[in-house]
Amino acid sequence: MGIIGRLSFKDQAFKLREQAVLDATTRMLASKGFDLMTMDDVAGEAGISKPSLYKHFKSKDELATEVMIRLLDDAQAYLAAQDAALSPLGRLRDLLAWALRVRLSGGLPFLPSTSPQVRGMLTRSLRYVSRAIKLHKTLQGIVEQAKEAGELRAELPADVILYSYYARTCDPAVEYLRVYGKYADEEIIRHMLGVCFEGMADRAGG
Amino acid sequence: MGIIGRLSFKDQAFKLREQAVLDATTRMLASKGFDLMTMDDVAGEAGISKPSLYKHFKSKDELATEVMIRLLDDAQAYLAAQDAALSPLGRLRDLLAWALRVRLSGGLPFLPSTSPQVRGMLTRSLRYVSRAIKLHKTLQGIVEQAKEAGELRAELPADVILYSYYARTCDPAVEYLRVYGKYADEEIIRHMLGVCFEGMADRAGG
DNA sequence: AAAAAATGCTACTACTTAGTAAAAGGTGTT
DNA sequence: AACACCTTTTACTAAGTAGTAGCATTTTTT
Repeated sequence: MGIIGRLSFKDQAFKLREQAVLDATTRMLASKGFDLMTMDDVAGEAGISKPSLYKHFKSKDELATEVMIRLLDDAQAYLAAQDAALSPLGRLRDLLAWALRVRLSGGLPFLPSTSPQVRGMLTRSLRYVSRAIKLHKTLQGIVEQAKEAGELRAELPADVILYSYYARTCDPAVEYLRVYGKYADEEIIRHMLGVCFEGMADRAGG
Repeated sequence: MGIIGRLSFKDQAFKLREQAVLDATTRMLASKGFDLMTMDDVAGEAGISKPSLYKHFKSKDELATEVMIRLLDDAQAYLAAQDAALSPLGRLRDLLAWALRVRLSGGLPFLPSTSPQVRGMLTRSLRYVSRAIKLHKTLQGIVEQAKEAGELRAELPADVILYSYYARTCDPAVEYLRVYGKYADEEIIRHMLGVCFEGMADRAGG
């Protein structure tokens, strides 16, 4: 049992370091973005050396992809653990609030649609794409339920709703409101949800 | 008049080439983004050589900044030429439709909030920032008018409306709807305006 | 037609950064 | 106490790109 015990201990330490690397990468991606983030940055932030970093992830692309995959897994887990009493629209609101809270606490936005190279990198990863599709189908189902329940505007096609919904998770208005608007995080979330679902126009006017 | 005529003619040709360079840069920025765009790309797309390119703009940053400045000037000009019969909300809708139309026809989004380095580059340019502030104040005035006219939801602060409005001009949902949704450009614009101002939620439900 | 001016081209420098090799140093195991 | 393994450090290679110098060429002007 000596060999097995030793290996398992080593593996545990290895996994722990890997999580630290993913956390460090998340912070660096959130602050500098993919292009300005160097592997030396990540290694330094994680407290290990660059060659050690390459023991875990064999390229910068793979590292960033793994970070995004973990994010998708977190989202899927959050959806699975949602309060069963929520209405379909309630679930959508709740998930968006969670995504914005993640971003406001230093995490990443879901859609890294920002840079063409990042998007290309992700779409080349089968593991990422399959998870994205799975999440997309889950949300598609919820949107359909919400429309049937009369909670979402019937005249809007489901894909218009879904893509606009995704876009809200990476909406730059969040950063502007925090930097220039001086709102507290929860106020920002409340306003973002309000604008997203209720719109800007007054119900009487317009 | 020989010398003056010659110089003025040269200047005209110079200006024409400069506009061609700006157009080429706009296309390259829209397709590849700032980081993946090389100066060789721009020179080739504009049909001139790289050293000639540097006769016009002394760095990549300056070139990209000038492109963004021209975009802001276009927006300001569009606002100034708007139909005087439009209501405040009508002006906001009309301007957003114009911005989305520009993007869909191969132009740039207004907010290059995507990459931290691009944002830093722009905020370091006094000429860019002063134009952005001027446009911001103009739109602030229109938003105030719309709120007073009861066209915008009174409970939303003006800055929440404004920053969300800006974010719609660079909303990635546009690209997704074009690529995956297979909508015609004007349908995309109509849906984006609908979601932005009326929201997703049904007025009766929710 | 000849001269002058600008442009284009080729080749170069300087710099950054992804990714790697090899030796030095710990840390726990036996 | 000696050993085996992993990590770190240092230094390097390779590749890409912003920006420039100098020569060849074309066009424009006279």
